Amino acid sequence: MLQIPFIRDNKERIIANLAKRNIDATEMISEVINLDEARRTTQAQLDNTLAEANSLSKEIGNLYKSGETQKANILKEKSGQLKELSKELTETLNEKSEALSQLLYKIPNVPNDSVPAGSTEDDNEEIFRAGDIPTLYDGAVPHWEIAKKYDIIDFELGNKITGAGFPVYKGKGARLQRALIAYFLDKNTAAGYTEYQLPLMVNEASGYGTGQLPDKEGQMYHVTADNLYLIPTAEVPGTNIFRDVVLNESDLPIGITGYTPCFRREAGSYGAHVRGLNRLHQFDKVEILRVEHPENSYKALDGMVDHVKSILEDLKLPYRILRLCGGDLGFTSALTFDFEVFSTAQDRWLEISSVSNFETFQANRLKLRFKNKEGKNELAHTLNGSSLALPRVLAGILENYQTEKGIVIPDALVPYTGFSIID
RNA sequence: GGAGAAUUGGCAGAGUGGUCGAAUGCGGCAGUCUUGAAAACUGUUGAGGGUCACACCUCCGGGGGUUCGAAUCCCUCAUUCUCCGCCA
Repeated sequence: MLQIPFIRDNKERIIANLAKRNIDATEMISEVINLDEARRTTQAQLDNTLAEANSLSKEIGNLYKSGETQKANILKEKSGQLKELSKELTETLNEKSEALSQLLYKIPNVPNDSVPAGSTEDDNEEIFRAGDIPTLYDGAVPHWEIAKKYDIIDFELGNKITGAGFPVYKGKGARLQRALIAYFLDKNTAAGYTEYQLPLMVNEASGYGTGQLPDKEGQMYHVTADNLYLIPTAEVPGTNIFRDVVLNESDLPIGITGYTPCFRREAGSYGAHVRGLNRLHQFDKVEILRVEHPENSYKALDGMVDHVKSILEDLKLPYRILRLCGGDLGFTSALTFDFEVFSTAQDRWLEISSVSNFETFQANRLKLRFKNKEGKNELAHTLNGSSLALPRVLAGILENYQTEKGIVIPDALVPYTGFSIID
C-alpha cells in the first residue's frame, strides 16, 4: 500500500511509472487525493465537535460537584446534540476512510525506474545468462516421463488422493526433495539467514499484511470454518512476523529463511504448459526474506540475486536472469528479478526463483517500522526471494542430468541424497 | 470442549466512573561528574491523525454498548494462564 503523503508529493512520477504496468492511474490518484482531503476535512470537524463535547463534560462534572444540577441538566441537552453530530461525522469519516483504503489496496506498487515498460513476459529484459545447455542423448524425454520411467513421482496417485496438481513423490524422488530442501536451507543459513519453521495457515490480517488480500483472494485456499488461508508462499507468515513491529535501527538488516509447502489454487491455468511439475497446487519452496534499511535495500536485492546465482552454479544448471517488465511485475513489487532454468527436454525456460524489493509497500500495510537516528519511526523495506522453488528445480535436474544410464545427481546434492544416480 | 483468572506505554507494573494518555521501576536518549568507562545524580522518553508551528482529536487486546463523562460498568470476539476433559 502506498503512503498518502508520498502520493501527494509524487503524483506525476507515480502515474508515469505505473504506466509501465499498463495502468492509467491518473483517475485513481486524483481520487485518492480528493478522498484524503475530504477525510481530513471531516476529521477536523469531528475533532472540533469532540473537543467541544469534552470540555462540556468537564463543565458538567464541575457543576455536579458544586451542586448546580439545574445548570448541568441544561448543558446535558447540548451535549446530546453534539453527540448526535459527532455520530454523523464519524459515519461520514468511516465512509471516506473505507473508500480511501479500498482504493489504496487496489493501487499496485510503483515500479522502480529501472523497470522496463511492457505488457507480457516477452518484454522482460534478460540481464544475465550462465551455464551450458547440455546436449542430451537421443532418448531424452521431459520430466513427467522420467518420473514415470524411474517411478519417482506419481501424478495419477495424487489425482486419486486429492486431485490434479498434488503429486506424490516416492522413493528416490521423495529423498531428492528432502535433499534439496536441506541443501537450500544449509546454503541460506550459511549466508547468514536465520532458519524459521512457520505456520502453513494464516489469518486474514496476515493476508492483508503482505498484500495477498484482497488482490489474490481467489488464488488462496480458504479454510472457511476458521477463516484461515493456506499460505501460497512462506513470504506471508514470514513477513508477518514483523507486522506491527517497531525495530531498532541496529536490528537491521534481518534475514530469515524457511521451508514451507505452498498452496495455490491457480484458478484459470490449464493446458500443456502446466504439465508435470510445471504448475502445481501444492509445492515445496525454500524462501529467503529480508528487512532492510531503506538506504540499503537495493544493495541487499543485488546480494540476494548473487546468492541465488551461487546456488544455481553449485547445481550446475543453465539459467538466466530477467528483469521483469511492468506488465509482469507482481502487485506488491517495485523491482523483481526472475531466475529461469533451461529445461532442455521441454526446450523452454522454467521460472524457479523470483527475487523482489517491495520497498515500503508491504511495510506500510504491516506497520513495520524502525526507530531512525532522529528517533522517529520510519517504514523499513522488505524483500524476498525463493531459494529455491523445488518442482522446477527438480524438473531441471531430471531433464538436464538425464543419461542413458539414469539421472545423475549433481555433486553438490550427493551428500544430501546419499546416492549419485537414479536408475 | 467445560470452569475460573487475566490482557495497560520497549519491558515490568499501579490504576474500578470526571483532576488519567495514565503512578512507579527497568530500559532508551541527553547532560553533570570522570583521562575514558562504570556507578551516582539531573533532565527527557508511547503511537496515530491534524497544523507552517501550536491548538485540538483518537488509542489502555479487537469490536459494540451504557453514561453528560469509560482504562475503570455491560455485551461480544480473540489471545494467555490455571484446573478439568480429550488427544497425536
